[in-house]
Amino acid sequence: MGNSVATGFAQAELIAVLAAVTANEPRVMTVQAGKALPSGPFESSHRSLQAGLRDWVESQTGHPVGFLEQLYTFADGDRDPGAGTGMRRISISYLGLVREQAAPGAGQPEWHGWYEYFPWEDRRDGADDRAGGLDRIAASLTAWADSQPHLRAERHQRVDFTFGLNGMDWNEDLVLQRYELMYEAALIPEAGGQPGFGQPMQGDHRRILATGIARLRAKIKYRPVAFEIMPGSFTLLQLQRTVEALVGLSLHKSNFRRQIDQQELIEETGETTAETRGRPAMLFRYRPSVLEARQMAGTRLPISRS
Amino acid sequence: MGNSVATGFAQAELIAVLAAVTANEPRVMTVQAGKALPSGPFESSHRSLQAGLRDWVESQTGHPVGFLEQLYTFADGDRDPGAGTGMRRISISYLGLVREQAAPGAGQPEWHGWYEYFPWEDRRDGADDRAGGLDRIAASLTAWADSQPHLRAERHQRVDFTFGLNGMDWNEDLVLQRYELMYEAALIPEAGGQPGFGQPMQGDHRRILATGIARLRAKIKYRPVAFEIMPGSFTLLQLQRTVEALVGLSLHKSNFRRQIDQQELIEETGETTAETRGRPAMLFRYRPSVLEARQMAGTRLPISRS
DNA sequence: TTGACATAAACTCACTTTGAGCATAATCCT
DNA sequence: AGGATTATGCTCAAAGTGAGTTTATGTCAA
Repeated sequence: MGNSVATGFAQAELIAVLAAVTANEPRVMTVQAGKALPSGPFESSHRSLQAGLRDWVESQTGHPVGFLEQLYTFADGDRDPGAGTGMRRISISYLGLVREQAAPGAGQPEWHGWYEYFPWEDRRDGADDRAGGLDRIAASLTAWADSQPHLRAERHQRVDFTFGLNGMDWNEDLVLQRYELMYEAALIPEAGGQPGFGQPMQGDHRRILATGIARLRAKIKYRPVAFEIMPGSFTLLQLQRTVEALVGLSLHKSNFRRQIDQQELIEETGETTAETRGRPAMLFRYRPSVLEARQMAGTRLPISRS
Repeated sequence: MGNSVATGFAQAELIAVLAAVTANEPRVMTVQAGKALPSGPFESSHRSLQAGLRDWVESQTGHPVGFLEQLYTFADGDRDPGAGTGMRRISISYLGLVREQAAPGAGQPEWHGWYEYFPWEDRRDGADDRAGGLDRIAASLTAWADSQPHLRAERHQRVDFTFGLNGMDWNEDLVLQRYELMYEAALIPEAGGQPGFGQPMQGDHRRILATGIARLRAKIKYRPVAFEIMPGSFTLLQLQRTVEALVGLSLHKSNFRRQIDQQELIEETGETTAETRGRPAMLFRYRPSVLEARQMAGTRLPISRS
């Protein structure tokens, strides 16, 4: 760096993590029979990264992208062994939210449930525990921790914290950390490890997906992103189920409702819906007016107001 | 994207926002007499983006970088008109925290107080209000809002929210939004606007700096990053002054202390310091042991624990 | 028609976390 | 010794959260 005006050429590629929720299941857009995330070269014709990706996604899905945010930029060598051609590849990844999945048609991209790739990340009450395989993961990680006596204590602590074992709480945001830990412990085929824990993907696409899930789970707590994925009007339970799908946890019903309406993010449409059984629910819509004001929630700093 | 295996070549560049705090003033490393952030081409010799930047920074500052995180990746065309050469430039920016500033020596990079670039971002009690010029900014923005009758209400709302005017609270995290708004209103020389509001920088470096400040201010609330900037042992007041410098606000003393010690991030060294006047303060050190466990704070989701 | 079921929506209550300020302790300076 | 000055401890009300309970309003099946 500094004053050198040397090389620095690279091949630039965009990679998209596009998420939608259908039937209370979060899905991600894929190509190659679910083995890869959609990607392609960054063309000079694009006005900007964001705009180029937005255009492309909308033409592919037929739906507007409500939310689009840069995730991370990787250079191969970060992990992917890559080629030794001297020319580096730079991958710029994005997270986007789509309202509905496109009707399946010829040449349309496929959508896969994201818990197919990370079964252990689904900890909702209904979720099949054997599918998640937390027990098997815990056993493998324990063996890994014990295999190096001088690192044992440190590794055990890390495993317990990351996976919420031995009295620690499960933290739904640690998606990437869990994946990286399993990668280190060679439980991930992409790292040359044993298969059996979720569907693998090409290259480091599964890691990018983990990054996207983690970002979305963190964001949903302080910014109203869930609405970008909901239809125009919805019941409170539908909203709750969507959030639960994304964070992979079951939520407390009345507290969830209280939280939503004290944020004043939604308003009644006046209609009700005759879902299945039970008392019909009121329908709500998102209030975009307050969007900006509530966009950023709040600090946790003890500010002195004098 | 999709199946095309076309061009996508670009020139890759790294840009660093390196922050330190000296004498209760946050500083950023610059080149070219404070008119630019340090940057340079991304060399193929670097193992990875992160590693390459870390090596470089440590050789330049003479101090290890405690914290280094990717900020954002820009392609020119996002704003910078750039050249029409067909070859795009991609800038990958990083935020790093350094413990002390390097002793000024020949060829050493300079450090500048970051409020020279954003005087209005310093709202600590001592801060000179005329330097910030919030009144002048508010006046200019009001004129800008009024200049388009059909956008007036919307613009006023946005101005009030972003700058904490007319009854709204100041939100210290909105550094980038404030800069972008002033940019739109042509108060920023980089956009061809009037000078007079903070020192300008080359290209969009001031915007990158704003992104870095915003990220750091947001992060400091839920992750113990302030310690990466502190010396090995410190008093609680020193810690508070450092945080105040970064967030640009004065904090409530006893509540700040309570918050710190209930997080159990620090421990007494047993020593005390004879600062200037007053009762000597106990010295503390950071407890790296709990680092991982406290690394990620907490959710705000109403989880059902059944 | 009626009652069993299912879901919605409102309300309660104990407990924890915050914002704000006051009280006391230990130094230095004059 | 007495005042100034900073550190540290304590209190208290208000707001926010976790966990339930109660009441309302519909469908479905006997």
